Amino acid sequence: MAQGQSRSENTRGMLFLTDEQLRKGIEAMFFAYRGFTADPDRILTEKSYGRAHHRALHFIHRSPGTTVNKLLATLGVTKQSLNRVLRTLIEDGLVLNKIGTRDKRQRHLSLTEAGIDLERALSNAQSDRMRAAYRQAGADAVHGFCMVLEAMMDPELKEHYENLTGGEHI
Amino acid sequence: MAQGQSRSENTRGMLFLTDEQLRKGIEAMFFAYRGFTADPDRILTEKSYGRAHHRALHFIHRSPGTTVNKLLATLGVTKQSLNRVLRTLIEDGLVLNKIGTRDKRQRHLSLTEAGIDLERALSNAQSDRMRAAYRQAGADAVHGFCMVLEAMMDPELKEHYENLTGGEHI
DNA sequence: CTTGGAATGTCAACAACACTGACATATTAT
DNA sequence: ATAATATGTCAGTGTTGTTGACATTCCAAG
Repeated sequence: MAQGQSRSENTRGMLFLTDEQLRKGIEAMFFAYRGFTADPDRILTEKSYGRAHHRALHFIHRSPGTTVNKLLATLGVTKQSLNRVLRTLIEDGLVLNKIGTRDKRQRHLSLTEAGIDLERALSNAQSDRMRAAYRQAGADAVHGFCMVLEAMMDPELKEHYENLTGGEHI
Repeated sequence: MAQGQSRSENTRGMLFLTDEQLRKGIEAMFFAYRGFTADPDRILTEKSYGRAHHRALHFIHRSPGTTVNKLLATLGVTKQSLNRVLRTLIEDGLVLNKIGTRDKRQRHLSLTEAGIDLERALSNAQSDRMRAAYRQAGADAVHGFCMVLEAMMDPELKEHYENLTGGEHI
């Protein structure tokens, strides 16, 4: 509202962005993230779990056999915080905790059948909305969407993101 | 795992999405949102505020003179939750709380000079990253980014989002 | 073999931020 | 007068994050 700066093009084709455009992007992230988590949240509430449980299930499913330390680094929380969540998931029979063979200090995490089922239910709920958004926006938009998101990550987090596809584990 | 294509269309131009692509999008949202909030979070921690304070400042700045009820609807939290945040912001002299003239039940919220300063500091930190991401990804990507985010919002939230641009207040 | 350090688990305390429920107070609308 | 609205507040609870401290187990280096 303050100043009257002009719009986003330039003679050399460089990208100019007004405060308003940036602000709009910030708000889009805020509102979209609410939608992004809304569907899984509903399922989680039914089962008395929270988003932290979802995240743990997601990344364990993504990298079965991963260790606690790796999961910690991916999630970016303290071991105490993760441990609380992990303990309930193990007690409830959704996650397996196997002592490593090579290094017996490490615990290798994986999902049980029940864990896979819940993860899939959460994943499907979230994917359905994502798929609908992708279809509505179109293929080119999807590509741009991912480009911007990747560029927005902290470099260290981006590595985690990239390492997941070629998800090495033990 | 590692397939080369990032998107695909069939003969009718319909968008096909693999589980892997959707999963990647979900993870991109997760990691990007962490980056999205990282910079303002640092400033907030210094001042002993949290993300909730940032959101309140942001939307009050966006719609000065807005009422508590409107802010409640935008933020999607309970009045008790908002009130706790708002009280500290008012006590700290960042937010003004003016009784309405037309309807004396309503409280119209606006930022003080100090509030504007902090909001700008937070906004700048967040915008800097957003701008860098936009520039890195390119103009087309930015458009796609916003399209997908908008399509991901709950319809009711999307209205809030859209109403902000034509910033109606009072 | 002893020792240092890494990986893990656990306890306690605390804070931010969300929730529900109940209740009070003005003010407006009917 | 009464009902509904807008707001504020108190009390309690839950999830998820944080520090700090400490124990255990185990690998590796001396």
